[in-house]
Amino acid sequence: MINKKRPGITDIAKELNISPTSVSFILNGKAEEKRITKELAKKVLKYAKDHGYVTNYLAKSLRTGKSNVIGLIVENIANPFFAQIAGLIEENANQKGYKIFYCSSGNDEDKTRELIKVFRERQVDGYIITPVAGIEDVIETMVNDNCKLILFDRYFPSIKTNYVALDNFNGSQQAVDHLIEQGFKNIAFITIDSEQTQMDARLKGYKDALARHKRKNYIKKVSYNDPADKITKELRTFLKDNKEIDAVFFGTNYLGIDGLTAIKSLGLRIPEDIGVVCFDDLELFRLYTPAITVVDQPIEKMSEKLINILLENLDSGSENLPLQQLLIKPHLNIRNSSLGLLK
Amino acid sequence: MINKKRPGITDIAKELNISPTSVSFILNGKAEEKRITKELAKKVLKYAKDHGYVTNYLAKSLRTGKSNVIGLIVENIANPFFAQIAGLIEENANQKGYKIFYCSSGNDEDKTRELIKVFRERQVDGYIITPVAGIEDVIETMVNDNCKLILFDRYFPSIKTNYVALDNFNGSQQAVDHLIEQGFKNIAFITIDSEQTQMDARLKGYKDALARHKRKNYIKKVSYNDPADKITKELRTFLKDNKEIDAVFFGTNYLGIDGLTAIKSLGLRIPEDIGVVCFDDLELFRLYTPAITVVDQPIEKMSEKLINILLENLDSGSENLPLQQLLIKPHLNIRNSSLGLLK
DNA sequence: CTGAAAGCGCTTACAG
DNA sequence: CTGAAAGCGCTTACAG
Repeated sequence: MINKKRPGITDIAKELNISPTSVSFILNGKAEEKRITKELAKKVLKYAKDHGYVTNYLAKSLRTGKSNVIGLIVENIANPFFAQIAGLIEENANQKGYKIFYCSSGNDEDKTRELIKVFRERQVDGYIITPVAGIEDVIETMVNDNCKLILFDRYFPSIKTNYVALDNFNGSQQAVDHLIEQGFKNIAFITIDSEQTQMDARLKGYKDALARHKRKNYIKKVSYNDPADKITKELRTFLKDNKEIDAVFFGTNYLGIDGLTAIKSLGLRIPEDIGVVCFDDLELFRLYTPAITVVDQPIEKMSEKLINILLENLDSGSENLPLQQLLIKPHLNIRNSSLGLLK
Repeated sequence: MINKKRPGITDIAKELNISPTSVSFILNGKAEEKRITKELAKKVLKYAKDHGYVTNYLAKSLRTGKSNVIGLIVENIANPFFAQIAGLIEENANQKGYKIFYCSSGNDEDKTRELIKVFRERQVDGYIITPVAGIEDVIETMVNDNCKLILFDRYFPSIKTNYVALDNFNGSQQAVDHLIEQGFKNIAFITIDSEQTQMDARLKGYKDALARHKRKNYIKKVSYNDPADKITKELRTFLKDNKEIDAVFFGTNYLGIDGLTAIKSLGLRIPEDIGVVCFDDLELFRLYTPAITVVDQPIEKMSEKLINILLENLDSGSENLPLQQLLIKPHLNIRNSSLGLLK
């Protein structure tokens, strides 16, 4: 087959000796509304199909000012937590006629700035963003420019935006209270070296719970960007240097993986030698021996809220809707890894 | 701050009393090449920055016919295998000035058709596609329309496209040979009900290896779209009904997860009661007790080949490069789950 | 019921 | 060294 160029609306119009107006109306399903004769409509539709017409959305969006695309930035799409959220959001958005373009920030400030710039350049209609520390100015600018925007997983208390996040403080409290109830005495918290609100709230929840029970803090921070084996090694050392620790609470699911590797390599038994609770669920935690207790995020609920709030704002046009700032309560999913000495 | 509209190139030109031509040249870094005075360039750059100018890529792409976007369709971005590939491809593409828009086909024909249509409508420059069965016609059309395209993970033998895939036949052979070497007698293969080349090659590799060793086939097919607990149940039943099976080879990583759940719930010990090998690695398999032997795909190499071949084709313009059809050799990563009776 | 024409925001060949 | 103008492929207010 010779490589002929696909026709555009004007090509079809010329070929069929009618106006582009009619072609456009017909192709957009407005034939009836515009009272175009059935035969004409049929002829155009057939021609378009036979010649492989595909809408040029670049041109369409440029003209209409609407791209029907939502930009979604998560921390890391390879993390099952974010992957699931993204999947649910996409499903929901597709039903409403929106496409989702997603990408990962890698918790990197420059990359996030770049991604937001790309989205703005491509004229996406709305944004769902897991923000990284340091980009307050960008978000602020977007708000001032009246971008349709909702933050997710974390937020900037100083900026007036919509957001949906977990009540992380409460999650940590539930985890620590449970460990103490089970008789664990010296509970460590493993987190990353980061100022993000969600990690900060988890840390505060831990500290506050320990303070209530008058227990000593054991806090270990590792660097987000370090490779897994380096983090594992650091956690090994941390546990060896603090033999009195009898339970560990991991601040994120990937820290949990590195931590389990460390615990395994030290030959410690869970929960006999050391109790374990982790933030965010994973297949791995469910199937691990023993199964790992987790602070679970209600993923369906969160993604539903996220997309619905954004869509409402998209529908509202230039009118400004009241802000929606939601903190969702987590659920402690108790498994064997945290059943303690009292048992 | 009042919500003033962001300026376009013509706005800047008008405001500064110069021509859009000059503004365009300056903003695109061609000031020097076009010998525009330094002062003018500086003035324009400053104005653009102060007023938050952002390129409208819709307009730019429409005019230049180039979007600098690559569309990537994988089976499921939540599967760590695809997530890792996507991440590596993205990194590589970004360095060359391309953005990646990715999405999941969910192994669904209609969804894949829709996604390809969206990509074509948005005028992406190139495509990396994990095809699902049944879309031969779409791929064929794309080839005829001279789309820059590379298939991944699976391919259509009848269509002349570039592709990078694993030598799945060889992977199955390695797995089965290893199990037999370890003394396992009755080896089952768990796969999905699908005509895709990769699953077909895995099945053929399994059958061929068993035939060589004159062993009986135990093949169980489950449905890709069934929920995990249904698949788990089916596998449970399959194993209960075929007590002579002493080793299982899972055709994909998610089947491995469901299978381990089934095995655990039956109280079978690995590898004493049943040996296990799985296609594709996971954190879970590394950390599971016992660690699970896997047929590993060389992810870095595959993603590098994929993006490089596509970029070469993108650079070649309308010239047609020779096809590249690569089958990459997998690596058997032996862990404890398959150390057999001879031990 | 149908069409001519302007315009979305860019780029670029051409002219001076 | 700088600018006027056409055109990428669409949509839509307006006219008939």
